[in-house]
Amino acid sequence: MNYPQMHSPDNLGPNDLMTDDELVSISVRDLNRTLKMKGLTRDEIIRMKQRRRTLKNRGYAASCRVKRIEQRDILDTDKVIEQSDIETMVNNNQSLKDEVDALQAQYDALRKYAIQKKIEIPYGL
Amino acid sequence: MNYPQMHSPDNLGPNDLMTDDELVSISVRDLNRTLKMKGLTRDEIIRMKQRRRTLKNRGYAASCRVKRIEQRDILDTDKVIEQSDIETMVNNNQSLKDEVDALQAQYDALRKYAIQKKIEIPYGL
DNA sequence: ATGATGAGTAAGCAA
DNA sequence: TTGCTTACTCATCAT
Repeated sequence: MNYPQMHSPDNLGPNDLMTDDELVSISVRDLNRTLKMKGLTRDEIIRMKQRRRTLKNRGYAASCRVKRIEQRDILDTDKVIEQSDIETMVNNNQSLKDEVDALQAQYDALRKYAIQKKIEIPYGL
Repeated sequence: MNYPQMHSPDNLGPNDLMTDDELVSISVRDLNRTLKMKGLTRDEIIRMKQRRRTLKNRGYAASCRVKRIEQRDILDTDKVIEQSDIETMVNNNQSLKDEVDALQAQYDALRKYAIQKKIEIPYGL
């Protein structure tokens, strides 16, 4: 176990009974049984329990960091998506404005033609 | 100094020369001068330097946390703003669509009237 | 030397 | 007890 940036945690005490991985995954019931069976002193038992807690904490801290990074990534991704949505809508909006302008121009041309030709258009049209 | 959730850092060693706040803000030059003046042993000097470094690190860690939170807040805020922008544009878009429909209807009505009255409309209008 | 950051430890809260 | 989160310390990297 040797990664870049790894903290080289304190050796939590030599342990002939089980490895860190075992200690952190064993059930409390099984742990107590094993400790009693091997006849550890009260102090050794306390130390073992504490080591277990520390190992667990190490894992919790790691998940906590992973979670934090994931949430940040989600926000980042959402932001990109929303910005793309916004761009799409801006384009959409422009198309619609163009369409309005074109229609308005057609309509105006028609009315202008009517006036020119002195064609009466009923009220409401 | 006693905040909720505070970690109660180790007492970094009694220090009659200066408080933590002083030690962390004094310049290296002044620190060296003071240490020499007070006649500290080499070991004491090393310890003092280390304590200074640790105190500095404590501050760096705090800024790092603040920065992380601020950046998260910015992302959150941006998200809210962008969502409001999107809503605005959705509304805008709907207004334009309505406008297009209204104009189209007016235009159609005009043409229909022309056909009804057998009014010739030049090509291109 | 200084500042920033990742990982580990301990404290304290919540379930 | 377990899991999470915060503050702190230390190692390491960059400046």
